[in-house]
Amino acid sequence: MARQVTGAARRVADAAEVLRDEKFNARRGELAEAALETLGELGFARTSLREIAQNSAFTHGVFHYYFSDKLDLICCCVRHYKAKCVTRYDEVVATATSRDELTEGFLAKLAATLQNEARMHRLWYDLRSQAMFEAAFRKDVIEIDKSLEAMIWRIAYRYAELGGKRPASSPAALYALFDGLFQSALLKHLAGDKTAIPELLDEVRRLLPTVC
Amino acid sequence: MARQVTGAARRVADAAEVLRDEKFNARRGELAEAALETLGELGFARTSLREIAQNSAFTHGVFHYYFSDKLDLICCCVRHYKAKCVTRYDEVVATATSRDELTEGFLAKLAATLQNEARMHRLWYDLRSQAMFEAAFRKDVIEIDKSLEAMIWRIAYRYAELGGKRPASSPAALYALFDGLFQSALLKHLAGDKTAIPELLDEVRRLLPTVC
DNA sequence: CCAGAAACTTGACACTTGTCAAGAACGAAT
DNA sequence: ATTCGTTCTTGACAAGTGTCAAGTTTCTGG
Repeated sequence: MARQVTGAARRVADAAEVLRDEKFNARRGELAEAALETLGELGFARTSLREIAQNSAFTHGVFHYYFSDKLDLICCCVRHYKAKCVTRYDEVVATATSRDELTEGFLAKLAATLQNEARMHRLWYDLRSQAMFEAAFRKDVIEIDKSLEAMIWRIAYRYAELGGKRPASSPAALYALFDGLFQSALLKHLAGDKTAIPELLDEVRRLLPTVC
Repeated sequence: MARQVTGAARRVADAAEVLRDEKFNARRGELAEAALETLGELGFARTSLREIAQNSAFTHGVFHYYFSDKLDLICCCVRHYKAKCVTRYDEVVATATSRDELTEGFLAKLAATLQNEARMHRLWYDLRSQAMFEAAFRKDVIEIDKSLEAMIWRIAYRYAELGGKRPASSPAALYALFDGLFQSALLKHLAGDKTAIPELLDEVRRLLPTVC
């Protein structure tokens, strides 16, 4: 009997702990979200914890309550960013019923992303570069890169499928191509080049039929 | 006569000034070179002027004598980097007499670059990302990007030419493709992935005939 | 209601940062 | 040899950094 009570008490305690953990992680998520704002604005090199705190509803101490140090916070930010990013085009892929439809849906999302989420994407490129210096970032960054490659592959594969074909290149080459084009367009766009977005769209429109 | 003397004196003074300027710029170059060492080691975010000075034969004050501020120094570094980088494959392009020769020469240089100059190249990616945040870098970075695109185009054009063809893609797309592949391989290589270099070579070897 | 744990704030610490100014060392022209 | 401008060193400054510990508030189980 004592054992049963102990078992029940243990279960209750465990449940409570799980609940606390969830709350803890939820808060970590909120803090990461807030941090991403400032990181996207200033970049990794210029972002301090106090600046993050000031641009948020939190005080700088909280961040040390929830994260062991600055790297821990930024790793969490990277992971948080990933979740948002990796499924961006999935709806287009799922609903498009023709090559044209897929093309236009993809291009529209591409343009909207470049237009509205430039800050978050320059941060991604920043952090990916940081990973070349800071080993702590590498695991997460490489994993995100893989996810993005898979995302591009899903688009290309579906595009090819709708034309009764198979993609003509490897996932790695396709991702390199689109990522490279996007990165270059982003830089030009941020530099105030109004032609950056339409030129990217043209290029992608021309490219899609040749690679898939 | 007074005019002639004045003219001569002016010429002498001008020559002296040119000389001083050259000496000044030479020193700037040396300092930029030294700074590149530390920047390549630590990345933009973690590099301070004192650190640069400590890893060089100079004291930290000199840098403020030759550069108006930190950004000025790093801009100079970027320009200095460019000069080295942009002609890397030109000899191969100039001497290759067949597609195979060009391919092998290109791949060999590619592998050597990835192996021996990883630090300088991660710095390039770092600074290109910084340009997305810091307007002061943009002009130089975009210009280097253009030069690199042209460099890739020269290779592709020659490769096509040796096969009696024309490149099948735009310069922008070709550069995006190779740059993206290189960037990804660099990250994997730095993460200790021994397969990164051979896989890049395989991919490029496969790709060249399809894009040119 | 109350004790104790969790969540958060505040202020301080040791240290690093970019910048600058005062002056020392050096070189060249007189 | 002296003077003057260039080049470089040194030390200081204020501002900003990550980190942490002590204290306050808030929540919660008994």
